[in-house]
Amino acid sequence: MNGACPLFGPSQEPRDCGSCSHGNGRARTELLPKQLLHLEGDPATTIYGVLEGFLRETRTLEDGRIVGLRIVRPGDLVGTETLSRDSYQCTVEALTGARLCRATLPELERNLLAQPSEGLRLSRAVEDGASRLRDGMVALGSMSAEERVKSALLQLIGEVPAGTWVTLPLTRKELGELLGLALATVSRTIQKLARAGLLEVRGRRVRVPPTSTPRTERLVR
Amino acid sequence: MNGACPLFGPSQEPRDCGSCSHGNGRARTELLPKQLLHLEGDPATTIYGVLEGFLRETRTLEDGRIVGLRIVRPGDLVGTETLSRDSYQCTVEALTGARLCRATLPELERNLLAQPSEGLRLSRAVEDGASRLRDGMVALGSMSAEERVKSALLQLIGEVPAGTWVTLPLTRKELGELLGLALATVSRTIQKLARAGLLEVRGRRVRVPPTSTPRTERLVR
DNA sequence: CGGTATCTTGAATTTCCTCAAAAAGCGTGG
DNA sequence: CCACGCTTTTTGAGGAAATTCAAGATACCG
Repeated sequence: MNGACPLFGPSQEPRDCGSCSHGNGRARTELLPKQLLHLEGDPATTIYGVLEGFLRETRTLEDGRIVGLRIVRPGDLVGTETLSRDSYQCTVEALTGARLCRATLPELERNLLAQPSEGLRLSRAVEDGASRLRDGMVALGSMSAEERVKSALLQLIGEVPAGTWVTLPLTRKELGELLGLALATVSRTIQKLARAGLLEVRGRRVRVPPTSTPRTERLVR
Repeated sequence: MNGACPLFGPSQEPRDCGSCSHGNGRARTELLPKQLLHLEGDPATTIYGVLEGFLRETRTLEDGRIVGLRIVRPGDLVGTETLSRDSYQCTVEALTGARLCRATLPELERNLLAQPSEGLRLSRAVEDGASRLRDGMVALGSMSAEERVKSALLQLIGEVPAGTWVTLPLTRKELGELLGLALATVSRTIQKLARAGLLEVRGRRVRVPPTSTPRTERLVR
């Protein structure tokens, strides 16, 4: 989960990212849980690659409604608005502690000239972000509350073997913002999945039951 | 609306895109209305830039539900999945007649080595696509049917002066897929906007009333 | 002009939301 | 370790919004 800088490519500790234009020290940013990386509207100066931790990207409407766009995970880029606009379009906030590498536009340009053969890397990483957004749109545009919650939880639980407790990095409210659902609906739906035997829930901790024999009963409210 | 190749940058007719590696002829694709560019799952070989016309990007769920991801307009890129996966993630279909320029991955790489100073152009264009997706997510995630329809229509009507009739390139069904709404809801909502005086509607033709004094009456069902 | 696809509209129903209160979880300081 | 306060979560009841189903109207194409 380390050593690969999403901005400049894989590299060995401790000397690398020489192209980050910071001598042999790298340009890094560390965040504590709940810390903001930037707000929408801030001048867009820096693009970041996530080395460790989880963040989330949101947008806020005039009336205060918050929309979650995606969960940002290790390997992902944030702040890519820097490439084509002068202020950030969305807000990025750490959900857990996080370590990021970073670069400004001039640094990226310099790196590009130094290693043109790596030139598609950045485009590829930006495309990966777009791909995740497409997945989110599919969920929002065509899935029921239950389907959305189920797929989001599965993503968040990830690769962990069944039976392992996982602490979700999101509150129900944040999940709701991400899934386009009200807090109460998220909670209810999670309970419904739990009653159906697909999931065990203890507040923010969650797991797939070890002997995962989903009850055959039909899901009911 | 022409002469600017979203893939390789602005250029003068008729000799340009020399970097398209097709001598001085350019690599172009022309589409008729309703014609498919590619289906999700097809091997991803080619990335396209739209020169003229409108297309739409969709995804289909196993059960046949279709989700509209975005309307693709001149200046936009499609098929960017080519950069980071080996099959297309979404389906692209022409809504109107369309002209595209195109390039394969090796062509992009060749171009990059030839003109490293242009290297951020592609990343920027991919980011523009992501930015549009974020706008779509905000609509799906937090807006009511009325808000979604209103903002979509305004986008589709675009820069045209008030009073000009515009033919929407989408059916109600397609609009619904794009906005995460049922066909009937789209139709009803459009009629509601019309009754409120915000819009005149004649089937697929639409305009902002010439003396656009929106009726002061409250919008009612 | 006829045939087909698209659009409009109604009625009944489902899904999800809002409001609100109670329960549970969590951290802190005594 | 427990009590306290605070945040988060659960749950209920009622209501609003959007869906489904279906019929009829309109527009479009050859």
